[in-house]
This record gives sequence, C-alpha cells and structure tokens, in this order.
Amino acid sequence: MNKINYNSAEKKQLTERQEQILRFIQDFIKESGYPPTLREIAKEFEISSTFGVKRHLEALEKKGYLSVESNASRGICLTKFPGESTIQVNNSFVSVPVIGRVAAGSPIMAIENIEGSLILDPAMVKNSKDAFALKVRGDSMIDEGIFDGDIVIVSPSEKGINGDIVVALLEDEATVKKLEIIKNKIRLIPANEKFQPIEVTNLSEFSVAGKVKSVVRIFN
Amino acid sequence: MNKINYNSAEKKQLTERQEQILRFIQDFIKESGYPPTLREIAKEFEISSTFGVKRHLEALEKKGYLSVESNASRGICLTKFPGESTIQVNNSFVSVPVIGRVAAGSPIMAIENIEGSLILDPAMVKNSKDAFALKVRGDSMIDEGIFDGDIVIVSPSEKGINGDIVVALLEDEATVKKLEIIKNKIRLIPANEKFQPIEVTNLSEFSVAGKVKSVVRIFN
DNA sequence: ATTTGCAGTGAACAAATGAGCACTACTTAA
DNA sequence: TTAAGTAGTGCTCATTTGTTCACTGCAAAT
Repeated sequence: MNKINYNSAEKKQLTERQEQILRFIQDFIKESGYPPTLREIAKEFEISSTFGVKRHLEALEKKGYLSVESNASRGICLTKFPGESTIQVNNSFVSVPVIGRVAAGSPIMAIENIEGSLILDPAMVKNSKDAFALKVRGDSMIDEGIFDGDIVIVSPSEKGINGDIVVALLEDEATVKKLEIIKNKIRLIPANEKFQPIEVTNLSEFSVAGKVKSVVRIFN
Repeated sequence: MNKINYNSAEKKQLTERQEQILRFIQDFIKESGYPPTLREIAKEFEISSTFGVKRHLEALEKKGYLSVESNASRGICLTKFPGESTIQVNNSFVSVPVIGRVAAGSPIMAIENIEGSLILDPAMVKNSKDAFALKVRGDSMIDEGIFDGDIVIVSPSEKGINGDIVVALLEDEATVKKLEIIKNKIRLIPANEKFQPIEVTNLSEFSVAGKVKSVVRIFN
C-alpha cells in the first residue's frame, strides 16, 4: 500500500516540454490506437527537426516514462503511467471468481458457489495463486473498515499468521475475522465491540480458507 | 459482386486465418504497445509476401474488426475500444490513473500528480468517463469504512447529489466527505465524531472533483 | 465447367520514418 | 568562467514500411 507513495518520492521530474510531449503521445495513442512518429510529434509542436523530438524521447526514456524501440517506426511504448514498477501496466490483470454463499460442507470453490468474476489489479492479489473474492455478510468487522456487502479478496495459499485478517471456516460457515494465535490457542477476533471473540476448540471443524489481501466496496 | 450491405450489427464471420491474425495483432499490441507492421505479421505466419497480409487486413477491416490507416506504418487500429482518458483496453477491464497528492491550484490530472495506475473491474467505475483513483489521507470518513490509505475511485462526470460521498476541492485541498445540500446550503459532513461538518460559504473556492464510486483497500 | 472467394508468391517501387552530425542559443549550477 | 542540461535547426542517409502488379493453387458454390 505504501508502495505507491514510496516511488513518488523519487519520481523523476519532467520539464514543461517533456510533459507536453508525453501527454501528446498518450492522447495520440488513445485517439489512434498506435503511437505517433517523430515527425508527427514534431509537427504538433512546430519543431522542424526530428532530431529535437528524438532527444525528448530519449529524456523521457531515461526518466522511465516510456521506451523506444530502435529502428522501429512508431516504436514508442508507454511504460504506463509514471511510477510504480511493481504494477505492470502491460494490460496484465487478474480475474478472480466471486463466491456468493458457502454451502455447508462443499468445497469453497465449487462451481455452484461462484456468482461471477471480478477483474482486479495484480497488486490487490499480490503473489497469491487461485485468489477468490467473497462477499461479506454482517457487521462483525466494521472497526477494520469491512462492512456488510463489501467484497474481500482472499489468498487461499496463505493461511494467515497472528494478526492477519482471514476467512475462517467454522462449522461449515465462512466468517471474516482477525486471527489470533497465542501459545497454540487460536481465537477469532471480530472488529466490533458488540461481538465476542470466538475461541477455537474443535480444530477438526476449523480451517482457514485464506488470508484477506484487499477489500473492495462498490457504491450503488 | 455480392452485396456487402449486411447488417453491421450481426457478427461477421472470420476465417480461421483471419482470426489467427487478429489475435496476433491484439497480442502484439498488448506486448509492445504498438501495432505490428505487415512484415512482422508476415514473419509470424511465414507468409513471404506483405501483399497476402495486406489483404487479410482489408478483410478484417471490411468485417469491422479494425481499421487501417493508409500509408502509415503500423497504422492498425482495433475498433473494439474507443477509450477515453480512462483507458478502456477492452470491455473486460479499465485502467485508471492513481492520483497521489493534489498540488495547490494545479489541475487534478496533471502528470505530476499521477502516481501509477490501477486496473479495475468496469463495475467499479460504472459508466463514468475519465474516472481516476485517489489515495485517502486522514480518518475523517472512518464511520463510512474509508480509512487512511484507502483508494477511492472517483467519477468526475458526476458532481454528486445530497448524501453522496464526493471528493471536494476546498481551498486547494482535496477531501473526501459526504455531501449535504439543503436549501442551497452546502455542507461537507465527515463520518467521524471527532470532526466537524464544514459549511461551504465561499463557493468560488469550492468544487466537487467527482463522486466516489468505490473504495479499495490493499493490505500489506 | 465455370465462377467466386480465399490464400499466397516474388518482385519492384515510392513514401514514410528513424538515425546521425554539426552548429546555435539559452539557462542553471559548481 | 566553465560545464552541463535543455531546446532547437537543417541537412543528409539508410532503413523500414506500405502499395501495387501479374500469376499460382485450392475448395466450394453455381
């Protein structure tokens, strides 16, 4: 989460001209579907030599805003929007299934349970294989900012450590709670004074479906 | 000559070859950021003449899958996505710019302010053109489940009605608040007892950047 | 049997395009 | 003052790239 801020600190400053040109390139691609040539950029800014443009591109490339393919016409590739090396803008995205109800005893990813799918940024499911989304019911986590109707993104490959927010399967019901592991004792802590912590005694009826990686709320 | 005036609404059938080529072009653009040349396509399919490729493009153009700019290198434009500044890469997801700080007086979408991009499900930006994402600072909306560090997705085309959560620009600062409009009086209501509602008196220094469509929180 | 549409070859040509050099001019910082 | 960074001109040159032509082969439809 702090990642985005982190990079902005060392973000390379653009000159007035460079910013204009970068903007033009972005708009051009938006309009045309392909990047402009050196001469098309030159014409826009009334620069009579392609060489001048080329050096602007080199500057933008050095500062990490785009990359230019040698000897290729229109070989400009926006490195995305500035910053964030971890998020590849290269149209990579993640589609996760949205789980509605968790039926008693059935595997959580059973097709019957899948309500739809959600396209997400890779940053929201970081490193997690087979992530899925779950609609939250109830108010037990409002103090953590997870409300009734919110969607949590769950990484089933991470079973959670002390302090993590997890989706726990307890007696065939799925609940979102904070995991507390102290001296082999497991407790599920709600984030709402009105609810009581749940002590896990019967381990055979308890499992962690996965760790909550992110939360999404969609206003109507 | 057969009639070509088929209904543009119905799907034009592609031949095996045409479909392969269309797919290749889509992938190429995704990978490189710019469309392939005739020769690059020819090489991929081991076609030795650019003419063969050109006629495939003409076929795809007639069938409405793309358009080709005459005499322009890499002048292929997929007709699927006429995107606005919110880059609609295709129908399945949306990429929105993430705004970090909002510099005093500067336009909110100035490049300096853009810290990255976020790929989202269209459902999260519903119908909104030019949507953007904003990182929230401060606790003034915790009762609405919007925490410090959360990312709100903002639709700038909607200026908000009474009761909406909006991003308000007040004296060159952006804040997320609940909008209250009663009898020509505008108030910004925080969702936190510790904060006081803000009465908007000086309309010249007040504007609504957009309505909050959704909230995203990413755990570390 | 003939036409029509699809798929491709090979070559020649012209236009579009990127690369490079030498030189000018302005600003800012050491 | 000198050096470095930015912004540009005018001009070649080599390459890339789209355009076009005549011709082949195949399969399905008429």
